[in-house]
Amino acid sequence: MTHSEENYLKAIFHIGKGGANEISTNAIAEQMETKPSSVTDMMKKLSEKNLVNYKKYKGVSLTAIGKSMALSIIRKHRLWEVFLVEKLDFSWDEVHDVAEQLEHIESEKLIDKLDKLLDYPKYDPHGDPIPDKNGNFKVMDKKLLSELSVNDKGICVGVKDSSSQFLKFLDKNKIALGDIIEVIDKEDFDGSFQLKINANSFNVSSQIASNLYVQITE
Amino acid sequence: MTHSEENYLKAIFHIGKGGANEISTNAIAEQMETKPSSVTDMMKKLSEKNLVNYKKYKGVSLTAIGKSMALSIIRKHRLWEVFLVEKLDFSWDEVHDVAEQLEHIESEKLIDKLDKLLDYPKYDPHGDPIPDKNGNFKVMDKKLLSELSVNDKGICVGVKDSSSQFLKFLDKNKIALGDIIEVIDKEDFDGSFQLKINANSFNVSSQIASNLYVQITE
DNA sequence: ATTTAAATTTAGACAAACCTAAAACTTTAT
DNA sequence: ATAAAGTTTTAGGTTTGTCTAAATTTAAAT
Ligand SMILES: [Mn+2]
Ligand SMILES: [Mn+2]
Ligand SMILES: [Mn+2]
Ligand SMILES: [Mn+2]
Repeated sequence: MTHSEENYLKAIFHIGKGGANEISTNAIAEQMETKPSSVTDMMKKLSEKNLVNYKKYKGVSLTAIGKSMALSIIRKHRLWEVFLVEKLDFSWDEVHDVAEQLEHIESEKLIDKLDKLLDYPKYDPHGDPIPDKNGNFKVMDKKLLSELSVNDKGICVGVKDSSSQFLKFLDKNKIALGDIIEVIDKEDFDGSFQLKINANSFNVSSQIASNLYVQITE
Repeated sequence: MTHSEENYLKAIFHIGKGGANEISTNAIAEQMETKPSSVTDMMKKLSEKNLVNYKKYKGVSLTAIGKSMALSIIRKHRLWEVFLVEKLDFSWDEVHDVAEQLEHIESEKLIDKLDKLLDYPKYDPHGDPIPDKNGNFKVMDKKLLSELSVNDKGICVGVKDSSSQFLKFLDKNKIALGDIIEVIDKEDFDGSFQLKINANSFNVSSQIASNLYVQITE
């Protein structure tokens, strides 16, 4: 498996949200920042290797093997992100690009040992679940903050947008995973939220609210 | 810089033992397990980038920039080897292949943080020196065990051959870096050595003796 | 000093991963 | 139902890094 092949599998998995949906050529091209014609070439190759189901003009989906490979790469990506944050003191907005490289290192032993060193983490620094060796992970029952109603209370457990910009914004405003968030009020006019985060009052725009995941506690 | 370009620079550095020697095309081809014609192609490219001095039929040498890049890759390789042994409990015969991959990860910050995590090690698990950020390292004053005379005494500080076979042989015979070695006798007939290693008597062939580095203590 | 052998370079080809432009297919709108 | 628009594929190229086979240069041997 080449790096490129791995990246395509990962892209298909992410676009399809792990399901068996049919993914369009254009969607993959966009995600990969490449051209549709390049995607077609690659789909033929991955199909030849039985990693995707591909029928001309009909889109692609991952085969069981393709899916398990995608999950293995995602596992590596997220474990490395944890490593960078926990062991090397990277901040959560700096880890993604390095993990994009590290995820392609081939060594079963390496990743097992890393998993152990990190004490078998279940989530990465952005709240995304880390598949185990067999590709299994439990999806957390979480909602976007924007879906909550007034008086709902929950724990901040993840980010939808994990761009450096957004993460730095959260840092600046001292919002972090694990924080307790209560919806005090919703502003109909602009969709902004009045919150209490760890006992401090806060107002966030609807854009922010629709990129934060919370687990409702009551 | 591509992985391949990095590997060529490293190969030239290793063949030339860090000096400014003129390296032959064939030597590089052998080291890289590739064909001389491929080497020629690459030398043209590296020359174009001012990383090597290349004149047709006259061999190549690293430029100052090429050398500092080679050293940076070697630094990464060896730091990763230390990490694998110290933090992930790899044994010294398992680290090289993984380090060959990890050495190409591009992130200045990553390698600085790794260096810190490992507490700025000076030597890798095989006794090879780790260049600092500026490419500086002190060469240990060491000799091959085979060069010692009867009654010479020293500390085992490195291996010349760091193949898995040799390292496993040393493990099996409980010979490790840091051991104190004394030459009790040399056998003229087959060049074998009668040793005392950590108070235990030992006989090793000349092949073994010419692949172990020791630092003479008296 | 030639001839022979070895080392090195050139010429031409190939696979991987990408591209642009044009053709073919599907979907949407009239 | 047909035309227009959008999507996807094909055709033909490019770059990187490799290869084989042939030509060239250098080194060794007679
Ligand atoms: Mn990431
Ligand atoms: Mn992540
Ligand atoms: Mn090594
Ligand atoms: Mn080493």
